[in-house]
Amino acid sequence: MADANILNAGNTAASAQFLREAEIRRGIELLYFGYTNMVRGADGLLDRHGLGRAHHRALYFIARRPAMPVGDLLALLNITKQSLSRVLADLQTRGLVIQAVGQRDRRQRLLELTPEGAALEAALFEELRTGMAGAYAQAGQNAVTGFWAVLTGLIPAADRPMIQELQAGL
Amino acid sequence: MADANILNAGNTAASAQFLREAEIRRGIELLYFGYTNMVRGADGLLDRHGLGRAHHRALYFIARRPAMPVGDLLALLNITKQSLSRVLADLQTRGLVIQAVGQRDRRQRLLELTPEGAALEAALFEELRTGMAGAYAQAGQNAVTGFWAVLTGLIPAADRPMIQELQAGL
DNA sequence: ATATTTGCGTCAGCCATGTTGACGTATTTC
DNA sequence: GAAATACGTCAACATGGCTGACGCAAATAT
Repeated sequence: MADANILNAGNTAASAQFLREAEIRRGIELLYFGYTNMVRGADGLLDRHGLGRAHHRALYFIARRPAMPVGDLLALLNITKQSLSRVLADLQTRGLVIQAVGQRDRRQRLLELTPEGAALEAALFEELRTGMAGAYAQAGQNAVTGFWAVLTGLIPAADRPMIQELQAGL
Repeated sequence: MADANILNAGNTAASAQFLREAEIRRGIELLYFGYTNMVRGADGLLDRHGLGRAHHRALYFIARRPAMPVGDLLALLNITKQSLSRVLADLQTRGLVIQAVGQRDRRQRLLELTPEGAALEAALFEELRTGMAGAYAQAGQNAVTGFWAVLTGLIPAADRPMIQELQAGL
């Protein structure tokens, strides 16, 4: 009896630990596959335009926050300015993005999409929208709320305001 | 009155559409930032071992499914064998991974972690576990279920069995 | 039994996108 | 007027994808 209790206690703890790890791994894997499938959704269209995923990310955020200064985009993307500059140069050469001198601070360069850039971004968004809307519909509104909650928890608290500002008022 | 109703109907539809797009964009952004923050969690440890993210992915899946044939890993990672071969060569050179000839099919090469490989994978997992466990705890079990549901919906139905098999019995 | 297909490896080269380091210039702030 | 800031640029390099071509051993089909 005592022995059985000891064994049970051990098994229960081990089992709980085991479940925890399985649940964590499940989250890691679904996050990996979910993310890669989402971004893959736009690859065909990007290819047809001779652009890559880095271009897509820049277009996306410029569409999301028009008149965003270069420094803000750098902070969002978390890459070096040298990496971003190649991408922005491509986008400007192709007439998808333009820069304006900031009024408040004339050192800033505010990024904007041209009409062509906006049209392309809309088409790229549509590719992502389809998949995401399907997943939302399948999972239900309650699941969507949980989806957001867990993902928000994965983001360092220090970065959350930046992302919330991105989503503010939209 | 009739005019007001017409306007309301229009506004309601536009508003619903607007909300839908905002919700989709929110999901896209949280998925992007959540994913990148998760993977970034292991970068320090990887750096100290002179490995990259591609090595991490391979180690992860080999740990998850010991004795996995090369072809299965290729299907999971969705990259070319040439890309994978560089990564596997590195891992074998460093004594983290070994290959065994398949018994059922002797053309297959079954991938296994060495004890050193398993130890490194465990340490890498621990880096991810911290963040994921924190997010789960903050969001709650119900949210976790929704998180899984939405992510599953993002994965093409054809790929889901492969991923479920990965998680089966664990 | 031979022909074909499959699983895997490899050589060679290219592309996209990230990095570091150094330096320049206009503008703002102290 | 000096220092800090926002941005741009040149150069070199690393990582991790890709295509194409070829080879071999083992399994499978005819």
